[in-house]
Amino acid sequence: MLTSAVVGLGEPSGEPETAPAVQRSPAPRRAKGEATRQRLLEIAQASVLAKGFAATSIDEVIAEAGITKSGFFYHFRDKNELARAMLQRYVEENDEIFDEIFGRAQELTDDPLQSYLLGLKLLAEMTRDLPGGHPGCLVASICYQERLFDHQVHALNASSVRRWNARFHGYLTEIAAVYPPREEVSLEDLAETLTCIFDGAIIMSKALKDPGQLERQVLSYRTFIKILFGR
Amino acid sequence: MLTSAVVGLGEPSGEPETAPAVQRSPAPRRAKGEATRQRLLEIAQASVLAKGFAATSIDEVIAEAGITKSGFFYHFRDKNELARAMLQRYVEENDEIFDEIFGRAQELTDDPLQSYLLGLKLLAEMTRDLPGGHPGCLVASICYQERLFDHQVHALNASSVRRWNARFHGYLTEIAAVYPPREEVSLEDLAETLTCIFDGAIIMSKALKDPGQLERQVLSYRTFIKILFGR
DNA sequence: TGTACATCAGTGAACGCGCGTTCACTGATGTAC
DNA sequence: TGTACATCAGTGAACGCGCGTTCACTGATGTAC
Repeated sequence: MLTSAVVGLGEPSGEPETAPAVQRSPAPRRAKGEATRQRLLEIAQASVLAKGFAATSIDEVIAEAGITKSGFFYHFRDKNELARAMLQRYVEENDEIFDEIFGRAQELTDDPLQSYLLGLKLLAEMTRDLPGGHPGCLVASICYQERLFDHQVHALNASSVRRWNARFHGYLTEIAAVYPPREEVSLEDLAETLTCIFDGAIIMSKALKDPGQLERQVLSYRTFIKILFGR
Repeated sequence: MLTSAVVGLGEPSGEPETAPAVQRSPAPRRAKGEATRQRLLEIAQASVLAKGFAATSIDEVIAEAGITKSGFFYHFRDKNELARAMLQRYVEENDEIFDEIFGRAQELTDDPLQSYLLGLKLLAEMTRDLPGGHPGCLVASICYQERLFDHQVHALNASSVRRWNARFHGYLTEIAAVYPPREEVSLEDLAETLTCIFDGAIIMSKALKDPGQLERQVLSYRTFIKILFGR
């Protein structure tokens, strides 16, 4: 979903061409089926973000994908497995995007504060380039339909949020070691604030049909960081 | 939903006992039907916040309310009218809560900055007293199921968010007139930041099953305001 | 105070449609010998 | 290079259940005279 906006940011991803005949871990599926599977996941995700999981019917997904219902059940044992696969795919893509953005920021400067501020700038810019605004966050969507999903999905969801928070907390710890904050704050809370603002801004951009929200709110958080640690 | 937590904050609400026989505007429904209607709305709302609108079945709601399905359709023409009534009720309750909290803060001090900071403190404390955490925000829930609702619902949703933002923007304007901000900021964005943080924190409290999020995040925003305008 | 009528707040049974899921089958592609 | 078999990536038809909605009816409460 977001990936397209970040294409070109990262280097060609040095996949190290592991020795041949050695077990390639993620099962070497044939290309055709995997492509269909991904298409199903993408179509389903767009629908879930717009209508919710319960209102996303398999009929609708397969109509758009151009296969039959039995074809769908070849790829997913049941609707719950679709949910799991969707979320898994989403959080992986998302982690990659954060890696690229903040990785790039860290390449460009050694100062932890400048690096974080730059990362936030890049993040804000990225959201601006999303055509028609951010499509929504699956993690948030799932939170508002919690009773539809099993423990596995919830665990995946929670661990994803924790990973975001831990990332930001790591940056903030480095910053605070060099720049004492102007006011006593909890770095944990401050890390979580970014996650909150990001998810909250997506909601507001949807409610007000204002795609610019996300960028402006990330920059608002950036101002907070700047005056808290700056000078 | 939230009201119980704020009981006792406001004065006895001086409803001015309008002259008798003069048209009482919100249709003087008989008590019994209105009570049932409110009960249906409350049960439905809890279900919508936990599973989404599509997965909330009328059967389930009436089972909990103890009436039959036709009884439900006596109160609501169709499921969509339930959604409208639910949202309407929610935003009205919510507006009252904000009125009480920030009204109380304004009574206690004349300084606009101190008043806003105090209001935020009260807001944070209020969220702490919610048993089992905040049940969720209907506005946010609807955003993640937009395609299920008609224009009327969306308009109501958007106007509610705008009202929140306008309220905070009003306070910030008063503050900025007295205390020039340490860094150049958009007061509109800064007002919206609170809304974002609030809705985002609800999501995170759900994802991490951590009821304390909301309080801590409101206080994080409060710190932002404090160092931006303070001293 | 009694009677007639209207409205309120529902009941009970039936409807048809769409949904997720299953099952037996099939052509295309890949692999072993 | 040809043949036999296995796996992949689906098709097509059928299922039963739950859902939202409708319709004719009903006892309790309120109101006019």
